[in-house]
Amino acid sequence: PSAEGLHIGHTYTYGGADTNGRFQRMRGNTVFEPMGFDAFGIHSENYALKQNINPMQLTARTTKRYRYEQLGRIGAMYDWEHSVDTSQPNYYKWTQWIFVQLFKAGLAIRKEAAVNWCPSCLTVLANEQVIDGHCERCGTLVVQRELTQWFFSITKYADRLLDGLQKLDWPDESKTRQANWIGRSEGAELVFAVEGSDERIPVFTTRPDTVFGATYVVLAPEHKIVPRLTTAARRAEVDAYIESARAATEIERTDAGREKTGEFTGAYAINPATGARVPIWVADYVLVQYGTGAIMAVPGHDERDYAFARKFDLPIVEVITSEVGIADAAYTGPGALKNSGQFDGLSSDEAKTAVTAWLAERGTGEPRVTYKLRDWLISRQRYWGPPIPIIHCPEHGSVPVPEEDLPVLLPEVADFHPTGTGKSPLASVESFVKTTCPVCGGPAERETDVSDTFLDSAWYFLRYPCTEWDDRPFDKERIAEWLPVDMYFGGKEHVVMHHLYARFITMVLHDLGHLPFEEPFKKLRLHGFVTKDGAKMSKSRGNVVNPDDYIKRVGSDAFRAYLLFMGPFDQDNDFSDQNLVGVTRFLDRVWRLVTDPAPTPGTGVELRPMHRYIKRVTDELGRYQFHTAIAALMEYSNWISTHNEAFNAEQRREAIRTLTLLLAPITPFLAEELWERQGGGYSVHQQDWPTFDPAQIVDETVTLVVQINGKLRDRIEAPVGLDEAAARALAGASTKVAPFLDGKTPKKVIYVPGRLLNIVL
RNA sequence: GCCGAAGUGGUGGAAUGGCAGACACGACGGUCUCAAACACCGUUGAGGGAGACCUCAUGGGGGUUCGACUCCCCCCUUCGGCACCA
Repeated sequence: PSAEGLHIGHTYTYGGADTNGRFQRMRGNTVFEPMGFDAFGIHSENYALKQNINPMQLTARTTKRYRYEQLGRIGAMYDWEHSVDTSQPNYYKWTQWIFVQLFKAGLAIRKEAAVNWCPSCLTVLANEQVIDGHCERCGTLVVQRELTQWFFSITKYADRLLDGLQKLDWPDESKTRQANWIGRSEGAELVFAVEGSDERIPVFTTRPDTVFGATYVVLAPEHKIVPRLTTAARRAEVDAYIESARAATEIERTDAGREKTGEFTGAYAINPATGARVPIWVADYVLVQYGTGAIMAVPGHDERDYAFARKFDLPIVEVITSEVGIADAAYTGPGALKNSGQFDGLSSDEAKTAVTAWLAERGTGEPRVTYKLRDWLISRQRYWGPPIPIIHCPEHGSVPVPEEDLPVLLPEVADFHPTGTGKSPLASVESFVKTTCPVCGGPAERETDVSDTFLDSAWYFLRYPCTEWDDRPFDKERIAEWLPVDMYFGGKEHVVMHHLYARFITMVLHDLGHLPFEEPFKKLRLHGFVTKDGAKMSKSRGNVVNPDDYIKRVGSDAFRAYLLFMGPFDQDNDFSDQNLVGVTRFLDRVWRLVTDPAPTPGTGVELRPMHRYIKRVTDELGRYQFHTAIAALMEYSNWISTHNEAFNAEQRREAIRTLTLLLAPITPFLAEELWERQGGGYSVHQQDWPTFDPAQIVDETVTLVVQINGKLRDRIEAPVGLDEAAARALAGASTKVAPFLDGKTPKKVIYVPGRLLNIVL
């Protein structure tokens, strides 16, 4: 509830999901379709700040409006008995419980790290929540800060999260994006000893085969070892450089096109392969969070190192053979090794293993895998979230709140504004902060940060079927019956946030023995965005379309159906109400067809087409192609109109009954009304989905397409089961085809029975 | 730079190697009406032809195939994602 109300994107998504739910139910599946409110978090809180109303009051108001004035009208079959609101104590009690489980398992840890800070939301953010260098919520440029924060060790699950993708029925797009985000890289960690000291600098590389070409070492400016290495003569320059790097934004620092900067520390390291003395530099093109925060620079075979070496006049050695050489640019491709001692002549691929093994024997290297994925920064210096259930004791350190004391209630505060001091508004609530240590009973203080909203939403699917229990987060039997989720309709924006976090939390709970499965969503389909004039809808653009007006004007069925008719569900669709009239006309025609006095029965018609339409609608709904399902329904209703007077009474009844049933998932209200008027009783949504007779699908005649040299020349109605000779005879007799044949002998004839005859001359 | 999706009439889109443009919108013509709206009927990719019909046409260029919107290669454009990730 982060806005005044829902927009048409919600109507679109929920309409599609509900159409699928109703369709599945009519096909005999037991369907659970829940809806709830992700009410905690920055999104709601920022809205409350803008309205200057305490989020507690505002959330109560908005959720009421969403539920009764909006969601209640779109005709979705939500089970409101099993709704959740993440900001209610009976929900966040269990969010806190999950935090405690992770803490006990050593997966929730407090550590100092370079983290993302949003200067507008005045809180830290997880890496996933920084979009193109900007805050996911407010769009402000994010800055880096060294802070002590709570993290979930999602990186420990990197391989599982990656490997698990293979088994999932998810769109390739989302699997690829998650895989790229996890960013597994295989290589080696090599050790460069520091000259004249016991210090050792481990570096990560994916190219251990090029170690003989490593002519200098570069440390990230934040690397802990830098102050210890820097010589007195270089200290002023290096300190100034570190200071300027710290002041720069992530965007500035990670712009690959920018000219390289750096400073020499005055210290030297020893190349473990050559034994050569190589200078140690600091430069911000090396990132402290990735690998070891240090690299061996191989300017001959890495573009960044090449640019750096050229600028600062550092030696460049060629160790991989290539046709192009390294006179003008680094050569980054494969080749044979040169200038590499006993490895000369070996291919770079073979050398990767061989060189690593050789260095490993000497204790200066080992194979290593690293990831782009970073640990999930979970704490927020904000008010509107579940307090992190930890107590800080001077004796016992960070102690989890005992489970029987959960929830740690979020206190009501006079001022909920973020402070900007690096502490949550809760820090100023003395009655909240002051407590006793659960271990020793001595005076202690509560953690005052709240947890990330994405933790609230990382487990709600476990709670939905179990809302009647207050003494457990989820019930084992109920869970086993309903989960994992069979079908998840999600937005693309969730792929490397919510979907990733939900998988992680599910895996952890599985490993701790709480869940019988480790993947939460068996089947996932991404829906597109509804745009307006080609742009994402937003208040600032002033292009937000409110569904309420349309629902008032044409009814929720027509509006829902229209949104689905706009285009493929998984693609972005631009909203314009120009075509809305097409769907309302269609539904008006259906209405008249059913409610107008029946015409005098005719002598009867061939009912086979009805079976074909049933099949088409079923198939299209089965693959979530709602727009083509509606097109098929339009054709079907047109077919009924055309034959309305020819039907005998029984046929007409059957045709109309089928139409009503096929419409039920798409226009639930209308179908119910029409069903009642046919004497169907309550409810159309509890009827069986119409079945088609396969025998009726098979055609009695086919349209034989006749081509000459692949060009269409004639279409001939022909009986089914025609053999090639008969087909050729038929084609030869055609006045359109005969002139082309003109006594010539075909070089080749392709006959696809029942479809096509292609004569190649 | 890397990864992904897409490019088809005036418009939204359909067609998963076999009839390109289903279904709609819009436009044009007509019926109904004093008139309008609604509704209904017809036409509607482009070019040629009196006409039956013919030719061209799915971002551009090549290829595979009897046959390509569909598969392969190269290129262009748009949109998303990732990005000094060693």
